[in-house]
This record gives sequence, structure tokens and C-alpha cells, in this order.
Amino acid sequence: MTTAESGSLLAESVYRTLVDQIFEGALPPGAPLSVPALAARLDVSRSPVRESVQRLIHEGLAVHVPHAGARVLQLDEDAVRDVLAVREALDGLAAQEAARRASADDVAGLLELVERQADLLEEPTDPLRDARLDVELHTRVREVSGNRPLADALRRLDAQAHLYTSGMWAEESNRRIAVVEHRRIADAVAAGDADGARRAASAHVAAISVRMRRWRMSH
Amino acid sequence: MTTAESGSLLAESVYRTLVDQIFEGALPPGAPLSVPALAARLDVSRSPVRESVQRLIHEGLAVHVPHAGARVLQLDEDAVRDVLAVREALDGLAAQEAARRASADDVAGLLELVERQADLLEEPTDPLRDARLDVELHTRVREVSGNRPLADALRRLDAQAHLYTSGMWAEESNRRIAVVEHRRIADAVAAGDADGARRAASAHVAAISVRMRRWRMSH
DNA sequence: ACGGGCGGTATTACATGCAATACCCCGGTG
DNA sequence: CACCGGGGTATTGCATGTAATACCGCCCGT
Repeated sequence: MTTAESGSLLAESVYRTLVDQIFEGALPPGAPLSVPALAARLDVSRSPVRESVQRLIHEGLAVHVPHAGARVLQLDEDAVRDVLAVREALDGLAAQEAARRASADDVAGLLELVERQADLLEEPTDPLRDARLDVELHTRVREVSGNRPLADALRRLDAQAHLYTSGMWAEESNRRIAVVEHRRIADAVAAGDADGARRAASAHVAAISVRMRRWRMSH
Repeated sequence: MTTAESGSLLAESVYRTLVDQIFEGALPPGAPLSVPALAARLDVSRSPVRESVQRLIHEGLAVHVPHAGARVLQLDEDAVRDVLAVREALDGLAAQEAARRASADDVAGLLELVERQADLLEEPTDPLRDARLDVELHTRVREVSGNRPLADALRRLDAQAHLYTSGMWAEESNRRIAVVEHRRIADAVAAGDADGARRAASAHVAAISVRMRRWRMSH
């Protein structure tokens, strides 16, 4: 994170609002991000809004079009596949390093997250909540890996991919498969099996890629 | 690139100036980046400077310290190793995809760059120039890979690592080894040998990591 | 009817004003 | 001599002013 500091930073709260709206669909891919319009809508000046929009661009959630402001990122299928290809390599690396360095507490926290996700299978679907928990789980693994540049790189990629994979959480089968695959990763990390963790994590992302393509075709 | 557009964007030129000064050592790691001070020194208003500094932060070349502005990134040895570990995975992936997709022109351009680097061995050392050519070479491979998210992620990592590896170009042996390793990568890409390219590129980064550690110890 | 040029409009990019706030040095005190 | 508190100072963060510029729809000429 750049700063985090929960201090009442206006730009920070604007940023979070925009991110939330993007993920909730209020700002769909391709939507224009006009600084004056957003400033009026959120009732703040243009400065924090401009800063937030530029941050979105840097984080890869928006693109800057030369003379027409910014727009929410719009990926075609190939681009999503590219993102997932990178994640395949990096999440594998993260899991591998996590398996080497995980403390007992780390392992406990990880397993607990997986169980929480498993418990949610009994409840009705809430795609947004499920997607968030999934992000948290992956994020945890990356934190445990202790490699901050790695975690930073993955955070960006995640944000982009989740614009296009979050819808999949609505489907029961995908939720079940995800839990199984997550458990495999967590177990390997718990066992200190670095290579197994790497393979499990890479396979998980690869499987997401396949599922996504199928899901998109059936739409 | 994010915007690039040749328009005379003040913020863009300020950004480039700052990056140059960072890599040339005028702004060494840990140096404070005071917005008003830089604005006065560069004779522009604070707006483009503020924007540029925030961009540096997002790109990973500077860190924001809660109540004391920003400072040029300062990595310890472990962090550099982490960065290189990520690059090992990603540059391998980039070379692999490049080998699959390279056109005849791509290959020609790549080989020409390597030869240019080889020719430079005959001339006296110019660390800054050599480092730039090295970046260009790696960047070219990533462009050829056609995976933009991958190239973007690597660009950031490169920037960070180069703060700490650029000094190595002063040494003759390192320059020679680099050319050899680059040629291996380029040859594999030219031959369409995806797996060989991946291994060559990963090995190259791993070797950089080893050389860097040795170079740092000898100081 | 259709193509080309033109003004209205909204936007960006930059400059600057302003208040709040945290740091630092320095002098005073136990 | 060590420690603590207060004022000065510089900085951030936000708001707003302003010029240049590119786009869009409309009107006019052919």
C-alpha cells in the first residue's frame, strides 16, 4: 500500500468509493471517468478526484485516453488470458515462498480462511462477498510469502482480472471447485511442501482461466 | 506506455527529469522529494511536480512517508533479491511467449540489439548507456511477448532493481557475461524454442542476482 | 441531399491560495 | 547535564481560478 494510514484522507476515501463502484458494476468497463462530474457527484473538489483517477490508471483499473479523460478498464478476452497467465506464474511463486516461510500462525490463519469459505457454501450466493473473500485468501498467501514486490505486482493483476471473473462466483459449481483448490494450496503450504504449493497455486489459476473461458462462451 | 503522446506535457517531462536524476545518482536512494523544493528548482508550479512524485510512488521508485513527503526508494539486500526472484519468473515467462510469437522482424530487431551491445564491449565503459541498452533489450523481449500486463509488471520491477544493479555495468566481466546470456535468450527466441528461451531468461536473471550479491559484498 | 467548416461546450492541464498539521530546534527547568 | 515544552517553519492536502485545446452538433454552401 502507498500509505494506508486510516487518517481521513479525502483522496483515499474517494479512491475506495470509485473502486467499490467499479467492482459493484455502478461504473462498468468503458464508463467515462470525468473529473468534474465525479467531483460534483461526490461533493468534493476536483483535486482528490483527479488524484484518485490517476491512481486508478496507475493501478491498471482505468485507462487514460489522450484527449477524453479516463475510462474504466475494458479488457478483451485475450487480455484477460494474458493477465491470468502472469498470475499463474506469480501466484505459483507466492505459494512456493509461502510454503517455505509460513509460521504456525500463518498456517492457522490460512486454513481458517479456507474453512470460512467452505462454510459459505451452505449459504445462498453473494457474489460480491464471495469475490472479496477470494481476494483476501489470495492476498494472505502473498503476504505470507514475505515478498512485497511480488504481492504488489499481484495486487494490480488481481484488480484487473477480478473485473472479469467476479461474475463467476454466482455459479455453485465454481464456488465448490474454488474451495477444493484453495484447500489444496493451503494444505501444501501447511505441510511446507514448496513445490506442491507452487503447482497447486499455478493449477488453480490455470483452472480459473479455463473456467472463465467456458463461462464466457456460455455466458 | 500510460500516455506517452508526444504532446508537451509538463508533468511528463518533470517525471522524466526526476527519473533521470534518480538513475544518474543526483537523487540517491533515501533523498527527500519535497514538492515545493522541486517545483522551485525545476521552475514549474507544484501541480505537475506533485503529480510526478505520486507517479514515482505508484511506479515503485519512491515511497511515501506519512507526514514527511516522499523519498527515493531505498531497498535492502533482501528486497532486491525479492524483486529479482519475481523477475526470474516473469522474464522467463516473457521469453517463453516471445519465442512463440516472434515475427521475423521481431527476431531481427532483437538480434541487432544484442550485436549492438556486443559492439559496445570494444568501447570504454559508459555504465549509464550500457544500463539503458540493457533495459531496452529486456523491454524488447517483453514487447515481443505481446503480453502487456506482463510487460507493465516487469517495467516496474526493472525500475526498482536497476537502482541497485546499474553500478555493476562498470565491470568488464559483467558486461561480457551479460552479452553471452542475452545472446542465448535471443537465439532461443529466434529458434522458436519456447522452453529454452524461458530457461535462458530465468537463468540470466538468477545469474544477475548472484552477481549482484557478490558485487555488493566486495562492494 | 451531403460534405466541410465553425462555434459552443466540456475537458484537461497547470497555477496558485489556504488551512491544518507535524517536525525541529532552542531555550528553560529540575 | 539531561529532559521537556513551545514557537517557528515547512510540508501536505484540498480548493479553486484560468487558459488552451479537442470534440460535437449544426449550419451553410454546393
